[in-house]
Amino acid sequence: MADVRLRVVIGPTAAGKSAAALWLAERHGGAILSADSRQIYRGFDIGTAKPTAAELARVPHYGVDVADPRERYSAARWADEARRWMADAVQRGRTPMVVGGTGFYVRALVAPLFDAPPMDEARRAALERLLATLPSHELRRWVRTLDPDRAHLGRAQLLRAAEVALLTGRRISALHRAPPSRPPLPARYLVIDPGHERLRQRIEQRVDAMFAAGWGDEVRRLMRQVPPLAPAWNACGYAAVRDALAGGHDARAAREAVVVATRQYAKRQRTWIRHQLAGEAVTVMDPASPDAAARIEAWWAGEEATQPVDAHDGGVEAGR
RNA sequence: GGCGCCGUAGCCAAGUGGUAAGGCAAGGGUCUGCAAAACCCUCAUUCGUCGGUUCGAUUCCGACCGGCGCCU
Repeated sequence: MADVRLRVVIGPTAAGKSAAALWLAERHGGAILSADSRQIYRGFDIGTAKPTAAELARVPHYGVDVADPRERYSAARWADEARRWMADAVQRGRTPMVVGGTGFYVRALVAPLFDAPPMDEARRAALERLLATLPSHELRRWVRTLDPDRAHLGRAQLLRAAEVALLTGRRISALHRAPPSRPPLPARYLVIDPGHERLRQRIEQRVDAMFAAGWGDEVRRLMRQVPPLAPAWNACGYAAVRDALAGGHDARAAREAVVVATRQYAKRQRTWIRHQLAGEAVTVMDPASPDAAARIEAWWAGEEATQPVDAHDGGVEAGR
């Protein structure tokens, strides 16, 4: 009997996920659901490494260009839409496959977030404005009493914890204990990761290719159309390119800043995958290995043995 | 050739006669509605080299090496 678990291709940025996914989707009638928190934004194309028009023509994609750059998106919203996209793909006779680098989005789909009690939007907006004025250490102090289990997290999570506690009277940490209304979705993962050293090289190459492809012009255009505080500008590298263009920094420094930001992002992704996917059905894959194609095939078919995720870059480099 | 300044971690950089700030980078970690985000932790037994003074020198003295500047 066929393995019906949802296929997820995941990995750090610039590792070669899309190439693997396209190859699989083409051979097996798949559809790609992009789990990427930046490719959702229209107009931010080159720097987010969106699939090209040719690639979009080869394989049906979902999740690309679905939001306005000034919209605040969320993992929960993505997961909701992803369920619809999956159904749509199936209806068209396609096998949906999730591919992307935003682990949190994937998780929100596979292991749904807690059910947030309804909140009054007007009060919520007012509270948001108030909380925004608090310095982070102050906010943390609040959360230490509002929801102590969340007080060690970053500002974004502190805001959320405070908001839920204040508006619903319930702690997120308590809400977690109730089973979410949406059922979990069994999944298995193909982790594409060429290893620390190769990944660095690939990142540099990709950044250079982005500039060569006219990224600067794209950013110049976006600067005219998208307000500077819009969420889409958070895509790593975009702010650096924008500042360089606006402030006349030299191109070399901008290129360097983008490479560094991308590298740091890739590192966070690898950490996330290493720890948050521990215990899941994971197949780790170096795209440069000679048997890559065969192993990717085997993974699709469900024949590949899984391995513990923390073994995932063993052998690729030494001294870790 | 002479004179002056400088030489502190991968990079930038503070510093004191009493046992090396900080920033960047890097590495590790957190993660339940902003996640390419937001956070947390770790990172010089040692201050160009060799001697000297001193209870004690990265800090003072000398020589040497290296860099920069000026003069001839």
